[in-house]
Amino acid sequence: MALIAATMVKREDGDLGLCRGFRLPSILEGEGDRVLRPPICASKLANLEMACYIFPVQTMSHRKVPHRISLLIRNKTQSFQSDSHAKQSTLLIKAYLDNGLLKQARQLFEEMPERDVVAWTAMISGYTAYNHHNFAWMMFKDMMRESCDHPNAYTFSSVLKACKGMKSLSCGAISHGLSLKHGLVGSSIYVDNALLDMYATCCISMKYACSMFQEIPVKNQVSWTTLITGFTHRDNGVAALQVFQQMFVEEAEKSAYSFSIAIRACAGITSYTYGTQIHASVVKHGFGHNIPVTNSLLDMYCKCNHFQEAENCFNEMIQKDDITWNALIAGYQNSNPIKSLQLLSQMELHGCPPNHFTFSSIITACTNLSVLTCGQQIHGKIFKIGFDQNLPLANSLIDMYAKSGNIEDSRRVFLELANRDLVSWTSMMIGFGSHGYGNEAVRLFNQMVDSGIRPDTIVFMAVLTACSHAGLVNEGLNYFKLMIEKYKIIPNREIYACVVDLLGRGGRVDEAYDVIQSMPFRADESIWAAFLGACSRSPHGKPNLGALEVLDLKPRKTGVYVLLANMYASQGKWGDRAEMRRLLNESGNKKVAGRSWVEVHDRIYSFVAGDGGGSLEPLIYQVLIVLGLHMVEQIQVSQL
DNA sequence: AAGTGTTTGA
Repeated sequence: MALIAATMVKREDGDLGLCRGFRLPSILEGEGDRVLRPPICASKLANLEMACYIFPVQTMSHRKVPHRISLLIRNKTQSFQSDSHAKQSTLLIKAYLDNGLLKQARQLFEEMPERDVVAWTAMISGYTAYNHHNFAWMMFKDMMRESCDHPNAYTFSSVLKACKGMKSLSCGAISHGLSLKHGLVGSSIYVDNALLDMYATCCISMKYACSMFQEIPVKNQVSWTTLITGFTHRDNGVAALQVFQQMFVEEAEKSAYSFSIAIRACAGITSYTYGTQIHASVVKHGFGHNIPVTNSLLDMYCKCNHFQEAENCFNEMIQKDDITWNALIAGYQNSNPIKSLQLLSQMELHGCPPNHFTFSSIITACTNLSVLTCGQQIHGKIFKIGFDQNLPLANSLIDMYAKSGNIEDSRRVFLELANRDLVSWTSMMIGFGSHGYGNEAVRLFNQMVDSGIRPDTIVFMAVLTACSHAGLVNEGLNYFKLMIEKYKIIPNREIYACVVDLLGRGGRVDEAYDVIQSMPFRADESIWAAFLGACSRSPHGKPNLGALEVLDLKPRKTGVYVLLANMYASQGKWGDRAEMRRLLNESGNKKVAGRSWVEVHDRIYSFVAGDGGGSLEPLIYQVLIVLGLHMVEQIQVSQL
């Protein structure tokens, strides 16, 4: 294949220009623009002085649609002529892949008369780099079928990364077998580490990962970090820290990576004690100004509720990145949502653009703040930046609007979503449920199943709660059955609590009691609280069931005593009521009074039952009277 | 000719 090369130079404006030789035929110009302009960014060009176009002569015809324009970025020190044709093509493939041009890379690859391991491996790792793990695996399968060339350590480390990406243990095990066959296990640390990582990611337990780790003849920093990461991501912080400790015992060299993940493990188990110890070690090892390390320290202090130390970390950091800001914003989202909002504006003032992580925390902060106008402003901002189709964000907006009492806007966000995931549906169902729209929630559940999404435990909790609040007892029971029989989901405590609540509120107290007795585990105080709560709210009586059982548990929830006290009071059993009050005082806990609040103009008015809401009191009672009149009217209309 | 592992949310 004859090739024509034209030399390209970097123009003053940073773009590429045609230097000498010939103009591109007009038919190629469009293609040239498309292929060349987007992938070449100024940073890529900074250390490249020269680039070459190569394209087959036959495509020079003006009439024929060009087959391809290939872009070759070369370092000027490299000699162009000395490379073989296969090497040139592989280089081109690399250049395409580096610039995200997967289709062009694939086409060039398909057209290569002979493909060597390097070309195959480049394709596999290219697909993996862009998260097309399935394509990477298909490439590998094709390679094993077609190629007489042997896969090497590079190939297997890429393939195993694809298996990790697919979370496929079977593919991983096949790759393990093949890499053993090619003698690469125990001889290449890259393959060994990739295998370790694959088993740590794809298996339910860490058993295989641990034995893989044992078999690595000479472990390096990566091996240790990968093992610790496996435990940490599995929420086994204790085991992760044991491995980290073992690194000290064996005097293995520590890296910033191993410190970051170990600190994350501390955060996961909220161990301030280990966290501070590791902090000291971080400083000793000279990682005190490493950004990921200090970011995870900052996060750890937040998760351990040591905000002063988190602030210290933050202030002492010489360099901050978006994660630094996000970690602190996320840290304050529950305990001090106003602080989160203040940090957001500071973040922007420092020229650090917020991303979807930031907004996710900020929406939670707004939800906690229950100030609808704040949430609306943030929503506007999200829309302006174009994050409104970001699923996690949209899902938290659905939740925020619902919790702020604005179910219409909650629904609007839901409807405007082009794609919905399980969380979107669940959030919407919970929103409908809490607003008393049980039928809407049920309808949504059916729509969700029709759209091909498989419900999980939390979805069923949402449906059961919605049914319970809307008095749809039989529907709820049907869903409980559906969950067990069709979806083979084993009900947990929360689900049983929902069913008990459903039956109790519906006045079917005996059935609720039977459910509690037939549960595969002993009822805890939460289940009894659900039972007593539901029964006391129902006018159907018989609430004495379960009272003695729950007292046996010596519950720590103050609500349980309050429920029982109110129950006895309603029956005129004043002696028993006094006993409950005594137990409540004895427990030393105080029941926190439920608070209501309302946003009027730019002020929040908060009040508990009986205190009247301060300056708003006359207004609240006026609204209440009007609402009462509306209700009476509605009842009269429905009785007509 | 080509490399591995870390930090922020739900």
